[in-house]
Amino acid sequence: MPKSLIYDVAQRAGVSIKTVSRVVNNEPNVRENTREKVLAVIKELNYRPNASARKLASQKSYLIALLYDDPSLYDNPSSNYVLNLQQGALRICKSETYDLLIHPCDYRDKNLNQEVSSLIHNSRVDGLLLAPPLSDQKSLIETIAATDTPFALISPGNKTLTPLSVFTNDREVSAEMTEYLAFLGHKKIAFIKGDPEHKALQERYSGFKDGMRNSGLKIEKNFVKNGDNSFGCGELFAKQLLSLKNPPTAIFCCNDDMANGVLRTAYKMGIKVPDSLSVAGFDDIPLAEQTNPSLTTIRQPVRSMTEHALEILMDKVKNRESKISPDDLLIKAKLVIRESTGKAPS
Amino acid sequence: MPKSLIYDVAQRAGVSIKTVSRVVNNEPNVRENTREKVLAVIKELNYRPNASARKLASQKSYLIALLYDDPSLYDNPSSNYVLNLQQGALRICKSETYDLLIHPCDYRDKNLNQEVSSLIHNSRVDGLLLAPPLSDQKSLIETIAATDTPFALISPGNKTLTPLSVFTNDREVSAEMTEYLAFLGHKKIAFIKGDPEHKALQERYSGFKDGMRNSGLKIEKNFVKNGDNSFGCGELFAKQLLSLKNPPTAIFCCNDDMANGVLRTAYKMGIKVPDSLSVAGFDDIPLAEQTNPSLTTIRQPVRSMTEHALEILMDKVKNRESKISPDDLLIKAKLVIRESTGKAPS
DNA sequence: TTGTAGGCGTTATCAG
DNA sequence: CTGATAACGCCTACAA
Repeated sequence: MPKSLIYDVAQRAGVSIKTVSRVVNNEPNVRENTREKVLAVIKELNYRPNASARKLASQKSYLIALLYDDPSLYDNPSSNYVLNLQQGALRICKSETYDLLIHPCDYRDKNLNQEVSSLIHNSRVDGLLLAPPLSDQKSLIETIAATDTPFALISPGNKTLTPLSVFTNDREVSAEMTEYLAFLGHKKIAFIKGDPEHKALQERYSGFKDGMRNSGLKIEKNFVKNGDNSFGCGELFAKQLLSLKNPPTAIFCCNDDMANGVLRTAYKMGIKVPDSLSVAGFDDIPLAEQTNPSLTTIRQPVRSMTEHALEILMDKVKNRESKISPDDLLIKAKLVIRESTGKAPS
Repeated sequence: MPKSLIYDVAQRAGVSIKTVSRVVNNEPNVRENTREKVLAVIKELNYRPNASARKLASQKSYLIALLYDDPSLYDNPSSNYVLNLQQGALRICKSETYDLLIHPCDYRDKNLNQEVSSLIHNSRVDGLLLAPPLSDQKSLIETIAATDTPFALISPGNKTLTPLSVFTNDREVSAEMTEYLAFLGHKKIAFIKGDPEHKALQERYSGFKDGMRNSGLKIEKNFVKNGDNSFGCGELFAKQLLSLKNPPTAIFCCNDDMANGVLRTAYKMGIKVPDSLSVAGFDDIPLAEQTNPSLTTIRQPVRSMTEHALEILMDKVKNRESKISPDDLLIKAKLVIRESTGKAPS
């Protein structure tokens, strides 16, 4: 069957192309009667509006770009985070009939600003969604803001960067986990920090400090390590910590990958988890319930965060009132207790 | 700075817009002299062609769709496969100045054909790349073929579906792994099959049979399980196998997720790997070197497979001679020996 | 509520 | 090799 145009529909329905256009775009000012008629013809002729023509005429691209840090650049096993981002974003895009452009990038790249800038200019995306740690890159954000393209941020460290952001309770829930470990009798608790560029991860450290204070525990300097989120550094720091004369009995890591590295080192060193060592992570990647032993961690609903963030972005893009309440913009994470934590050894 | 149009460039360079168009699109029939002049003006004015206008006029979308089975629908921890697909596809798209549309789908969905069909018609993609097990769905492929949109397949089971495919040596390398296990002294080797919809996985079973035969070993019926690729079924079948009166001393799984499930069950049952049991997987997901013990497996270069597949697809889309030799279309996997396999217990 | 005219910014045609 | 002019298919005014 030959592709039908808006003209064909208009002619067959006995109306003008503008009327067809109106029903296609769900605009008001069409009598219910004629709307139905047009709809019928559209179906009959299997008419599909030409996206390019529509974009050209309307000066929109119907494209949203999702920017995230390229997981392939790292020692990152479960690229689950990225997939969750994508799934959340795809869902909203679909319901808004937008297309999604995925754009992995290297936040350390000097040309990042320029690269994103040309993405905006070349692909003319109608909006951008930035995942951490990109959502913490001030100069990048300024670059985007300068183009006047709407954008939203997922858990940025700086809450003033844009009103279009979703946040997490990293700090509170990290304190909670710390208190849980203290409750199990642990007094010597180590902490492996995450990538300092990602501000939300710093909050986790703050939460750890809160939790220690609340539990009346002191933080030992040797017990705090500057990690980079990788499995490898979890392995490394665990080796250092567990080789200490007076080693910690619990290690709380800023993410699951590092916690998994700790598990691996403990295994190699013949240290039983959780009998002699408790390990906790953060993220609840799918792997967390498949490790030996399975991992106590914190679940963050990345997908729904992404959906909320994209929804407020779409509201902005489409210039309509947002239905999302501010409460929905603070996404709460929860403890997930599994096998890797237990009572402190006596 | 105001956006400049092709007219602005033409005027400033003292040529017609058609000449500018020719330069922009790298077409012949432009004097080197004027080409340079135009290029200079383009740079000066920071001219970027409007994608929508270009698409409308050229009747192309400059869009490639990547279809894969949605990993979120499964018990699939490392969504690494999908990310590798995406990375490979993005790289080629970038170099060809195409955009990539990712399209996760459910291959069991009855509306799949219709869904893909509307993707093709609505987004008017210039080409599609199908990953397994979608590349094995005959009716889907027929649906796509009927639209006359070029498409390529990644490791389809049926080699005649389209000349645009990349293949793997699943069978040969699986035989190799089996022979390796036999070489270690294992005689009682179990095999957990993968999703039957994915033909390449069946090849792995054929390879297992080859390997057993080549090693002069017999396959015991109880030792062959019909898995579904999930961690959970790895766990389950391991429990069954290891509870047998006369259990296998080695388990070869169709993928790493299931092998990881086996590892988990062995851990729970207190069975030492590799001392009492050898475990082998397939895929070499990043997790494979992070398990306890790390996993012997088979590495498949998914990313380069994807790149090759997309390159031949682009050749077709752009209607040009392919530079890819048929040899490059058979991608070879390799054994990766780690800790989970060892000599058979005596 | 509906229709008409004009333009969105390219690429394609075909003559020079 | 180069250029005028007509598509491309839809949307946005504005008018009726």
